[in-house]
Amino acid sequence: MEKPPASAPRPVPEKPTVDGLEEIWQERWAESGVYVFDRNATRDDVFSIDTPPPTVSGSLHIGHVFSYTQTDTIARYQRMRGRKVFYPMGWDDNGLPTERRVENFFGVRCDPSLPYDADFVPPSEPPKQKISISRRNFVELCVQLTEQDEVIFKDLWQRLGLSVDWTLEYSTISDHARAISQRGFLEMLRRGEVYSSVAPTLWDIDFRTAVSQAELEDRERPGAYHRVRFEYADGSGSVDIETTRPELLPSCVALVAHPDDARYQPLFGSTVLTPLFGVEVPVVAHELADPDKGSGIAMICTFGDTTDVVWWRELKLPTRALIGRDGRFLPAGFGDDDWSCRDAAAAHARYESVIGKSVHQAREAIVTMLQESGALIGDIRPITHPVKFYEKGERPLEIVTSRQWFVETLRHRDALLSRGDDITWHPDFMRHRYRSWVEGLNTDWNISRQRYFGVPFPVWYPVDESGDINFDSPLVPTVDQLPIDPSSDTPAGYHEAQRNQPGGFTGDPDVMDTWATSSLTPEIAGHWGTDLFDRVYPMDMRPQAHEIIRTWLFSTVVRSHLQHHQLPWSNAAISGWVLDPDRKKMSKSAGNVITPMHLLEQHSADALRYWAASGRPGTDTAVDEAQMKIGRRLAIKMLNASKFVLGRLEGVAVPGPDAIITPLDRSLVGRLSTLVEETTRAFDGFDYARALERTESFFWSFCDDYVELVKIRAYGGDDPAGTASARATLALTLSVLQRLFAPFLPYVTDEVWSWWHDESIHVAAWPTVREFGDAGAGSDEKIYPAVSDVLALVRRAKTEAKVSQRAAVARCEVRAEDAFVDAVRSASADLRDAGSIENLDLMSTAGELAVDVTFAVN
RNA sequence: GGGCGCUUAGCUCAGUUGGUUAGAGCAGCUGGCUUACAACCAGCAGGCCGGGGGUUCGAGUCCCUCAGCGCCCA
Repeated sequence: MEKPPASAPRPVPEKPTVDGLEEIWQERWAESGVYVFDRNATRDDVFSIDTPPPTVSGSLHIGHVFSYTQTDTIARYQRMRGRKVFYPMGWDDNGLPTERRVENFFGVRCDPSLPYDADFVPPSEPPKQKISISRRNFVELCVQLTEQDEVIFKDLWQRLGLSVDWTLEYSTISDHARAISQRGFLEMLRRGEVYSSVAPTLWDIDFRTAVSQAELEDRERPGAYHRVRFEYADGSGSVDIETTRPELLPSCVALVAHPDDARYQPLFGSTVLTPLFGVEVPVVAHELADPDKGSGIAMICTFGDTTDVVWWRELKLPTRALIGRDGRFLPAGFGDDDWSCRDAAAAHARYESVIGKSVHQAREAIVTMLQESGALIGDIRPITHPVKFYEKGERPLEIVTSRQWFVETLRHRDALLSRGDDITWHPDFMRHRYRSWVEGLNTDWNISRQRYFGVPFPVWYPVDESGDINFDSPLVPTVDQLPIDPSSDTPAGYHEAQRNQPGGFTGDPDVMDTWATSSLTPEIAGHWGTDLFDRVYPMDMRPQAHEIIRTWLFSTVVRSHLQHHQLPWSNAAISGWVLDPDRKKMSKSAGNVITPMHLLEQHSADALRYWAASGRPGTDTAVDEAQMKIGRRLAIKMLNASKFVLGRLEGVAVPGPDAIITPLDRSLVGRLSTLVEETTRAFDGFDYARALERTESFFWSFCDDYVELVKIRAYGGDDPAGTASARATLALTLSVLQRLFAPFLPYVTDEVWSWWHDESIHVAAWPTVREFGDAGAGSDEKIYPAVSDVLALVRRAKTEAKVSQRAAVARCEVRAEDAFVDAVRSASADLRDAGSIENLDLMSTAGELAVDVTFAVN
């Protein structure tokens, strides 16, 4: 409970200004440590936030201001409610975005086969031809560049006034984070929740790495249906299939149609011959075959798309992989075991010209051969269809077979759906995003990436005497050895000289998917394995954007479910997007990305925060400088209103709520109680925008009407009790409004609070109706709006008469219903003062409110 | 193809269990240097709440349907 200050306020500045507040208060907050987490707090007293660690190797984006401000308002509210707020900040730098930035910034390329060069210094200007450097040199440059970029981001966050505890700063590539990430992996390995296998893998042929289902996106691309004729193996007829990928004909393993499709039911169980290559393949049935697509019967290849993989797995079909990691065709095994062929020599002869060709070139070659052989039926039909791309890639993904580590997710689908149901989503409809993603999962989570700047898999493999690698019995370090790098560290019981030697060992060459580490942000920030973790986990809040529900949110739920058998947090607060002023999505390619610094400088942090906090939870919001100007105006208004109220209290003892006795004052306090309850409820439901909107609305009314009504009375006069009541109401209301605004406008509110308090407003108690005493209880809340209505009509009369608002009114006649008249009568002296009314006549009538104003004759 | 959201004043948006005459800010217009604030204040004007149908004494709000926009999943 906030106590009224014992002493009168100190003198307020003659000409208060919002300029310069940011430097002053940033410094004071840092000195006093107001945002530092209390490490002795127990879980019940804590409000913990799983802050999104941004990737700093990109440029600053106005979206950063938007969503992080929204989270900060919640953090500040909870802190004022007395919770010990755990609000860390991290940087998520590992992964492809940083690699690409380093390649371009320094003009280098990673070549893992090169030895480390301790003396390497990148050229001052990036050379045209990229320099190849070792993996360790490359990683060093990644660390160097991200450390520079972190400074820029940290500067933005501090300028914006985020109430982050900077002593908790972390980076997902640090030794600490790598150790946590590797421990998480090893524990999953021990429990059998990760496995490595040679499996069909989504593969980007440019980045030369595997990608996971979560990193896919469909893009509409032109394609074409090719109608291809397959002869029955027994020579009794033929069937035509349609395919958009004729180049995969040599890797065809079966034809498939829907089990209910009467056209093809007679064929199920029989075999047909692939054209050109004479490979005998079965005709099979599966529900995923779409009778309305093409001719209703399709060829299954190794692997044209993810559906091929499902068919391959569920129907136990052979593997005939022909596309290599570089996207070019490999030699085929016609005539080998499991690849039976009528005339292997002829098949090889035909295929000879395809080897080494790109997908595009191979398609042209195969189509030409099909045309010549007469197996291509009719015209090629152009279509537009969705094609799977890596979200950061430029060419369609291929599916190649390679060894990868997978986290089991499919087996836990039902449990993961149930976890999603248990999250409190803000806004609630975001739960559908999670559910539809989990329901659509069709592969386990591939966490291997054939890249460089990431957390290495903490495993080695024994190499047997014949040089074969035993992937089934990985060699693992102990937890206290972490983090390790298997490419330079040696497993227990081996010597470095045995690396890659028969009878020796070899390190896993890959790094983990970024999400495999960032899915552990609660563990990294909370220092899993120490007492701190038990004080903050499971966390209260995960703020994030909706486009990473399927990656960051989902993967965090997976890890927490497997590791801790619970949700990582109880609330997921999903922010919307920032759109450009024309309500278009911002993107680098569209060139409409807006950076925040110049806006901060022009409008102030409080102003940008006001704009950001005006965006409802989960709602896409346009960059709107007009809204920022309003925020700045609001901050200035807060300075001036505070100056006025505190000026009335200068040199006098500030009366407590017991002094609030006049009906108008009690009416205002009654409405203030409602405001406090409303904003508290809104914040408890994570609806900061509603809290702001209600508070702002009350504040403007308070300034325009209430302050004007009691101005004269507050100056003092022949009614000491009335004066004390006005002063007490002004003090109480100002105190409450300053605190209600504090989460949104941290700079200006701490400034005005400091005019009459010693402690920062950000550790002051959030207002409750208890501190009002009896002042608002049982009051007639209708008095204040009734008097305001009459005042507005008096003002209108003055405006219409084109006289000054200060002009004296000789007579004002108010006609209204009994209750209204009674309400106005209870504040008639204030109304006369505010309207400069000499004679106020109040008359009861049955009709609507009417106010007649007669001006004094000069 | 399945799902989610949005559509309210010229613009940006509120409108929380259905309840007086649908609100705010900006822009516009008119007035006012009013001892907190001219980076301000006072006032005015501006809306068949996307279309249609239904439930109800009563619908911006609930149900159905259609349209447009955006997004998610496949």
